[in-house]
Amino acid sequence: MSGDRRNSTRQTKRIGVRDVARLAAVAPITVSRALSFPDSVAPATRQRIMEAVSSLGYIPNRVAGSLSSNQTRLIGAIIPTFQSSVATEFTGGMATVLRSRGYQLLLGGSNFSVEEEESLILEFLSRRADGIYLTGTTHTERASRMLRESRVPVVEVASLDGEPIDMLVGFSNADASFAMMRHLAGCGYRKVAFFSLPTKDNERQRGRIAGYRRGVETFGLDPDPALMAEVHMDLASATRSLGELLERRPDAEALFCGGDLLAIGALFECQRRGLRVPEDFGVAGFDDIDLAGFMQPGLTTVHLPHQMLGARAAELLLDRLAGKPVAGSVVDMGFEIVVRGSTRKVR
Amino acid sequence: MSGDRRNSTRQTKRIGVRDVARLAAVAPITVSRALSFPDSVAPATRQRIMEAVSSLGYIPNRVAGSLSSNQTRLIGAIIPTFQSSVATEFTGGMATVLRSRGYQLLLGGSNFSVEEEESLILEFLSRRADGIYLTGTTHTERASRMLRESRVPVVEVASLDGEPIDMLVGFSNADASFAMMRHLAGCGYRKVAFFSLPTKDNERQRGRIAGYRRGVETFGLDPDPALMAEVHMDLASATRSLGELLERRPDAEALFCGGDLLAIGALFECQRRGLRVPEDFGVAGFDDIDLAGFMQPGLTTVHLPHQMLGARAAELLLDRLAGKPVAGSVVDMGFEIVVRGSTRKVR
DNA sequence: ATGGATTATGGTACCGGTATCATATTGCCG
DNA sequence: CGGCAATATGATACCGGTACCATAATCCAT
Repeated sequence: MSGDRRNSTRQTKRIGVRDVARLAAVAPITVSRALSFPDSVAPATRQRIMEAVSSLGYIPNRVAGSLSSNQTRLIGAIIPTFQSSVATEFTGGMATVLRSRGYQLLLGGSNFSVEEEESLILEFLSRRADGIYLTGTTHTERASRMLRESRVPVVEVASLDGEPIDMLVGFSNADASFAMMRHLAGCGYRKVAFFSLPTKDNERQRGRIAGYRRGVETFGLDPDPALMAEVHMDLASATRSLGELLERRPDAEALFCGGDLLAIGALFECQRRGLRVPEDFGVAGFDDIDLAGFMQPGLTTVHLPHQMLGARAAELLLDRLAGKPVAGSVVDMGFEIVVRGSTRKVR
Repeated sequence: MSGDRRNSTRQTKRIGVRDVARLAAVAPITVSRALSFPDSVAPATRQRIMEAVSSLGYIPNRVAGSLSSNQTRLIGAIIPTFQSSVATEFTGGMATVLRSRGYQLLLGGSNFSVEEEESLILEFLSRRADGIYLTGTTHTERASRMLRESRVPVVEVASLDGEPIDMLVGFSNADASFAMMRHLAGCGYRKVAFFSLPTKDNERQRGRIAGYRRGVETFGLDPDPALMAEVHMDLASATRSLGELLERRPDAEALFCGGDLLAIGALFECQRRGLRVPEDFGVAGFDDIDLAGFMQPGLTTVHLPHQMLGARAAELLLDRLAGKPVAGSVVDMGFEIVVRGSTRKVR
């Protein structure tokens, strides 16, 4: 009556530390140590344990380990969408760094909704993720509070000017956008339109708009609000919106987009309409996705180090977890205006 | 000496079920039930518990819950790369379904290496993921064995003709590729080149090559191996490889690519070289990524329901977990040849 | 009214590791 | 060669939920 098992949910009892310990003739804790901190166990013992491990096919149960050690080695990340190469490149950057340090990635998509984000955050906190990565600084009240109270390290990838919960990695969207406007103005374009992505709960897009407005004002460009539009992030919406813009303002001279995908859609639409780029019409984007450099003509855009942003965010998180208590760090990763064929040469 | 805490790793003791139970004047197990199966608790009790939960800001510890209940509600997914919109769309599809059913996604990238895949699998098994999603049917010996022995539900998204570990969702790469060859032959192209992605440990690409070869043979096309090349999955490699191809075989009439990105790179390169598509040179891709339909001319390609593939895979996994014991299911999601402007009109 | 089924709740042990502290062993130095 | 520090290993309890079975309360049909 001691060897019977009454596992209903469970299949035939799994191999555990105790089994390995018995076979290697050591205490369970020693097995645990041999696997987690090999150096803390004598070489001979370690080898005996390793042999037992492989001969039994022992797969440690990290769930139990996490409960006991109070660390999961899990990082929860929330991206707005899986459709954007920008978001997934961030994620790839993070995943690489995390894995190299023995962490795993718990990933969720918020669909650009702060409410969905909140529920994902709650989920991640429930799973006791060791750190959390968020896109942007806009969150629900409750989400921010829960994060702060949980004392979990958080990195946000966003504009520098937001109010970070904890750490923040990013660049100034407004400055980048303004820099692009300087370029466009320098090209001689006076009637510059702007397509932003949906701005709801998205302070990054709002920053880009602010930069555009500042540019319009600073360089004395056409301030007509009819030159602006909010466009969904897909090629079809972009081409459609360009059509509408050209109906409202057939005299528009250039278009700056708050995302490369929009700019690329616009570029295709220009080709279709026989609009010559950059002579008749200039186009500029934001993000510098792979494709931007391959378009014909190449897309002038704001270059951002996507993968590195993700990697840096992961490093911040892990450094913090490793005990380096850097409170409230803000890291500026900068940006770069990349001029290609879609805007006129500046003389 | 009973109320003192000696938590070193831990911060000031977290709220637990016991705290909530005390406040609601019930047993801990009742709190657990109220949260997991609300209907199994009397309404009045449930409400008292819910009030206690929110007044204490209780966040259940799923790590403990997982250990105890032996289910993590975690699905581990391995994609070859974060750079491919195909892979990330799969993932998005999965993530959506998983979340709607209360599961979370543990994501890793294998960099197209079965060895990295193996280590990721081990990691996921260690974390006791309830199910595992893999890309392809090519894995290391050890990985396959561990998966089988673990008795964890596994879905592979791959060619139908592979040998699945458990469940499989996909379509026949060879048939799809052959169907495209029929189209190309029908267009009158006789010297059709083929660019595949790296074939190492990738039976999907090999299936596509097989379909190409079968097409060449069946339709009596030029079988010169110089028409074939293996190309890395990025635009730069694609354009470079097209240049090399045209040096080897300046008389090539069309190019079929084992991935849209390659085809798009080729399309750009054709524009650059002034090659008229589809008159002088036909181009066809595989996957039908968003961009394909927007190119000028539009890219003829094999359409696949990426998101749905991911969603279907997730559903299979969850259905299995929900107790529907469908052994060794194989789901054919089909494909579709989408003819656009990059290949000649068939008369 | 009464027995048996049904529903609501609780006691207890246990999931499988690891933190913590204790003990045994070895090494080194004067 | 004794004594103390450093190193290697172990005993025990506990992490925070939930499975399992028991018990109490409620209900209904006869």
